Amino acid sequence: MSRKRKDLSKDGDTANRSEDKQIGSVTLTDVARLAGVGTTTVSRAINQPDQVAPKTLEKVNQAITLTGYVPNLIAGALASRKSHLVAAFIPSIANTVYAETIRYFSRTLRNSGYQVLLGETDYQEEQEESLVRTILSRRPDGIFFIGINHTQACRRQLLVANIPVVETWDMTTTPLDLIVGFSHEAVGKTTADFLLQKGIREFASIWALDSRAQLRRKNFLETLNNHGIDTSLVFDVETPTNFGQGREGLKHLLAAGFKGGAVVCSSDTIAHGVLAEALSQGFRIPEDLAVVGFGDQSFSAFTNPPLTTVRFDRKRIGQCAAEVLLARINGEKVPEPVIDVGFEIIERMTT
Amino acid sequence: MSRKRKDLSKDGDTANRSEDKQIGSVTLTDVARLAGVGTTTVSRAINQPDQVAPKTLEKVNQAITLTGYVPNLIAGALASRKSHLVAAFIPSIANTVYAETIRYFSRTLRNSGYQVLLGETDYQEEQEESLVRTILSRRPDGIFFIGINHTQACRRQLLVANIPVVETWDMTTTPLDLIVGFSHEAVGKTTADFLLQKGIREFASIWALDSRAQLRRKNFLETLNNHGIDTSLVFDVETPTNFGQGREGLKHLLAAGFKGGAVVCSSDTIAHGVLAEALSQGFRIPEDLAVVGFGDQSFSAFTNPPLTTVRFDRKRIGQCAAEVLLARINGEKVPEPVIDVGFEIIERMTT
DNA sequence: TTGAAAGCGATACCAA
DNA sequence: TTGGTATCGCTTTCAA
Repeated sequence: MSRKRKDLSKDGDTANRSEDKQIGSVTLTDVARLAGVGTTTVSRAINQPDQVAPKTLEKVNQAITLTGYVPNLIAGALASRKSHLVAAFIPSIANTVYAETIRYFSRTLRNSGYQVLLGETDYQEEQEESLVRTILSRRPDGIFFIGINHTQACRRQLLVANIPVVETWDMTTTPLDLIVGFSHEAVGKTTADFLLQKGIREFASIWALDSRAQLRRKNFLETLNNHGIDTSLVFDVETPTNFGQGREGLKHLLAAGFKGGAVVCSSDTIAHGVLAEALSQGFRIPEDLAVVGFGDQSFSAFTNPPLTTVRFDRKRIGQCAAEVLLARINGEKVPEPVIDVGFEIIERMTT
Repeated sequence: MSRKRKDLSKDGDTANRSEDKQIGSVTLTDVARLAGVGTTTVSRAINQPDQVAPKTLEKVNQAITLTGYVPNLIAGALASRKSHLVAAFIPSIANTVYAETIRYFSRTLRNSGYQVLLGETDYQEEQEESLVRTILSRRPDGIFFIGINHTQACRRQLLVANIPVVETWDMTTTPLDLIVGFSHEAVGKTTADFLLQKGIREFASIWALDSRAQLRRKNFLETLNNHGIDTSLVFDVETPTNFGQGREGLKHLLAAGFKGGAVVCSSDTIAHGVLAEALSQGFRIPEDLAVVGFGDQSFSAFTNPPLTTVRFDRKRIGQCAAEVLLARINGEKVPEPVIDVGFEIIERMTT
């Protein structure tokens, strides 16, 4: 009796129809009354139209358009215990390498009636933990991560919550639940092997301070070491990486005694900077200097001189992640809880 | 009597304490019972702790940690008619120019207990309209847009919904509600004036096919026309823009007869590509060729040769947008519903 | 195929 | 300062 809105509508039912179209003012009950059916039927007409008689369906749909009814998913979520919300945690929205994964992840989920709540972790596990805590209050039906590193508390929370989780962009033998990605250790080693096989013996490299890049770095340098190659020419940069870091990086490496050979970068963005600086210093590419990036970013599609880079399927990661997550959410059997999408080393030179 | 969960808890209250910690299994009522207080008090202890006696507060907090209670914001939202959710629509998450705005927008809102639901419009008004329709079911407390162009149906929906709206990155005399941005017409004109004043008389330009870029283009070319300058050397590119488009663009323009002067680009990304191509073709910059970008992106912070670009405060747009939106949501008076953050033309040359 | 009624888990009002 | 109770708007169960 106390809520104003209801007081109004109980005063008399006349005023309700014409002007009072403010969002939320029209409820399922209003539609049901207007259509002359029960609320259950309206709910069905919206969610399982095939279970409603055609004539009834039409009456309901008329009432819906007439009233401008917009369903309240909050109430629906509370009643059904399904929020139709999935939380996605990414290191940074400023870093375009993640964009395509997120886009395809969102798109696939949207097609199944889910929406994505994005959380930015700034590459910090503590921030991730705090975000997870906050987001659990929204009762997401599933959770998506870029990366596999989480705080102990975060892991515990997730386990306790018993929500489907998919980790991506990496590989591990101990996933929280589902995982879709590839091995960064393998990338590091394979990159080194690839260049060694080309006969290159002089190396320098530029690495961002994020955990996956560091994993590649470690395995890259180790592989070189195993071949007795000097690995002292290394330059560290902040994340997210930018064009300028590449130019600056090469300058530093040259000043430190690097004469040519190969420069391996932890991102294509850096590699483009290196490329630009190398050009303006008169290097012949790739004869004097081979430049290696990572990510096969769209903006590298037009690269002359050639850029060697590591390609993996960002779209597929997003889409696969969504698909397995949906399966788990729907209680279906997940055929492959661990999906390694792999990677390849390619040379870009599209002119 | 029918719901399984309740059946269990009514069988006997013993089992509830130890293992049954799955998310959502512990409710406010459980906490209240354990603490020996009413549900109202627990709710207060969480939301307005200062209105609860210290001793009571302690009891409640103990009960919360003991049970591992995680509040259910869905239920809270339904009861309080506040979702604490804000919808944000951006053209593309792959385009880093928007990232900083979104980041600061989200951050500011998060500090006030709001979360952001991101929607990607792909630069298409129809998609935006459909997203808006979907998202209104979640009853967001506010809506954020990049841009001011919406379909008629979308505008109507928004007006009817009567939700606070903030549009950004642009300026108009007829905003939906709040607006924080700057005039792209002014950018176009000012850029032309700036270059003319430097004595440049030969121009070429590269433009992305997005509405704001087109607005700048129109005013840029008009201004040149007014000075009797040839404006035929124009190259169009898809959005989101990339490095390669700049290189390709300059090649085309040179092939079309461009000899030097100034190349104006609708983004810094394109401008970097132009810069790279110009360098490799032996242009002296800026003597032979001035390159003008837009956005003052972080990755242009290290640019030698210099890049002229248009700077505006992306962070401030995000933060201001959040602040005015919050004010409106809280029913406070909004001092300035229209905020023009302005812009400036700068030369980047940080080495 | 349809509908009545009992929740879902919080908040808000009012009274104590 | 505290608590009882009536909602919030929908889905689910069960019976008709």
